[in-house]
Amino acid sequence: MATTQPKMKDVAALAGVSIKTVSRVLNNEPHVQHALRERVREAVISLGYVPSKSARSLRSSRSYTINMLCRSDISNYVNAIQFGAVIACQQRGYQLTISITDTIDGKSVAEIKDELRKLTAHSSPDGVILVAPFADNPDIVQAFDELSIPVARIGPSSGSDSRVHVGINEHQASYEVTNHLLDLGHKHIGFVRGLENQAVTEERFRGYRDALLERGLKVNRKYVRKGKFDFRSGVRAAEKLLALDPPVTAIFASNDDMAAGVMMVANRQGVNVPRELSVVGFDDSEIAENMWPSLTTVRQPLQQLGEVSALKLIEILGQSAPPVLPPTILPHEVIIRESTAACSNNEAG
Amino acid sequence: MATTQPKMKDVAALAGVSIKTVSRVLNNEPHVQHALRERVREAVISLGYVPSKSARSLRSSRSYTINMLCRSDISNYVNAIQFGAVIACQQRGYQLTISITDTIDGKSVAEIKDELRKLTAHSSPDGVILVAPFADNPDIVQAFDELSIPVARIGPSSGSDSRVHVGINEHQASYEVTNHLLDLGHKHIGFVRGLENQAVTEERFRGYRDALLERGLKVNRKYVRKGKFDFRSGVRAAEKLLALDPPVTAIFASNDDMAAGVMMVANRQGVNVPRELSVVGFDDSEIAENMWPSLTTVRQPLQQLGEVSALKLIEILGQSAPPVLPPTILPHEVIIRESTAACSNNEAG
DNA sequence: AGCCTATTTGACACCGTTGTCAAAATCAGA
DNA sequence: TCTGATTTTGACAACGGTGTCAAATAGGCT
Repeated sequence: MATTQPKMKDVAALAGVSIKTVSRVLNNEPHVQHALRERVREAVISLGYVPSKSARSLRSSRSYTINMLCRSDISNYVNAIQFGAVIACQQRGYQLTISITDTIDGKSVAEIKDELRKLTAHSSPDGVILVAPFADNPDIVQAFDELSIPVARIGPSSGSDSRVHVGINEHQASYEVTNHLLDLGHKHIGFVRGLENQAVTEERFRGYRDALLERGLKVNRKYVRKGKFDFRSGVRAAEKLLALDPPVTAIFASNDDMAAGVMMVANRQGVNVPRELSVVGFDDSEIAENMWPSLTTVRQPLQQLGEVSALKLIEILGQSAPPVLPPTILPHEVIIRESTAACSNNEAG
Repeated sequence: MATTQPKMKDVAALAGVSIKTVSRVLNNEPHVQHALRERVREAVISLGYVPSKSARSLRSSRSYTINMLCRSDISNYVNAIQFGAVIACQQRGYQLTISITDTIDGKSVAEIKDELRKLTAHSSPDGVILVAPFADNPDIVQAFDELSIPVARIGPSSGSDSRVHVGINEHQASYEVTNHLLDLGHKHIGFVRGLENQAVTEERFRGYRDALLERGLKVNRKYVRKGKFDFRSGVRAAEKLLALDPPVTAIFASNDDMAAGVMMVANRQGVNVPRELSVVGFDDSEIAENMWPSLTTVRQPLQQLGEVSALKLIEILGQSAPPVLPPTILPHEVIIRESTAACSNNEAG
């Protein structure tokens, strides 16, 4: 029962070769004859051998670990991505570790470097996955670059070019869901922006604006409210937007949490959704389907974003000089549910 | 710039001692004079030395890694716990890795052992944190025991005794929130159960039942519906409960997601919450505050549960023969929001 | 001071892999 | 068959710490 774990030495003995040959086979290195290769593989399986992670990383100075850097405000968004990343890592023999920090904003690159070094000291990751709001911070990307740790960013493209970059076409998605509202006859469409330090905020707004302009509609500044991506700011924005004259007949909140806030205000004020007010969100987080009425929104393939970013990262980690891969854009989807309907208020507008 | 990371040798040289002494200081071992200890500490700081994880684990066969085993259906519940665990690990120089599996149910202990060995092969954790539904599965606990990996369980106590066990008093919490409804004058209180393979399901039901019995009320079998802890099953349960005659005046769903489903049905059927129907949930997940009307529920200190379980686990990992610690029960809190009000239907009942 | 014991310190082997490099085996061409 | 180039294989050091054990030092007693 308490048989000690087999080592490479044991595999070598069973296959009748040197441990170096076993090592070659396990790492898919060339210069091993086919027959030997097979013999080694059989020995590995029959012993149930698993290489020692620590020995391997000690010698090769690779930890087979990827770190995901998060803020303490865990959200559905981050969790779904994390989930995908874990799956990918599990497949490839990597492990994903999570680090949490809230003390990075506004520091210099040198300070950030120092902080990151401490944070990642214990996992000493081979690569790092950044999500919002870190993915938008060029200083962080630069800091990791100076630490020569390859970075995968998830989110819209920004100035900084990380080795791996995965996202959706935020502008196009926003443009499409705005067109959905326009197609329903809405002309007075309110918009709730997200946090101003994140690139998605502007991207989504631009999609909204461009859709309006294309139909010859102007962007009414009163219809655009600031928000913080949370329920509460959705509530505040909705209170303002529903008090306008002429009233908006639709509200596009740049994420689902804020849309939930909008919906709450509508329900409380007795404004019927979707008969009197159409509401759309963005993200298709769990709450979208679980609110009443259910929310029309844009689905990002969050899990896939995490999966792809981890896979690409692992791919380049294998190379001696990690290249900068071209960005990967994954498909989004407009999910139409109960919260949108034809505009009943048929004034000429 | 590209100065290589300092090693223990460098610290030793700077402090004018042997590397073994440095090792002793870093591991808080006895038998080092105070003056030397200080000199070494200074050298460590001035060089910014961080010990190599892999070298350390190779020699000491400890990975300083804790693994959290999850199912693929990520929930707020698990995420909040994970968050707490990460914080604790970060503090203590451990790292948390996540493993995901859905293929454990219904297997034999031997098969589970094999599966777990593969899952944890890459992180080779020193300890494991189990949450629902794994925490309730004695076979899994036994499997880890046979692999001699200490386990921390989060959730209600069950037959299996893991080394660490952290939870809240589910029965008491459920009893209290039921009493809140009873105090408001409700006599016809519906109950929505959770998944039947989880211990919390019965615990929460018992709290409901005991509160009713204590007031001389019977548990009406028609008032108790099965559920699956998800929105949809809350919807189905509410549809049945609201169609009863005499109607229930309150519904206690065993978690917030199901309560959200109940609320949705009430809203759709034009049943005013809380005037005509009081609703309570359990967990105080994010959705509780973000639904309309906001939900009265029971708050579990989820983050703290994760934190405490990780800390206790790390504590016993340091010992040569990990003991079985007594269970830790953390305080819960009934959070009263807008979804509950005095029963208006003042029939004799 | 001299002896014995307890404490502090360091030399060295070792953990299980991978990198280096040389030896052995194979192959091609004369 | 022999020589030189190429491929395959293995011996051995090295990665950076910790465990073991012996040496050095300090302390207590006669």
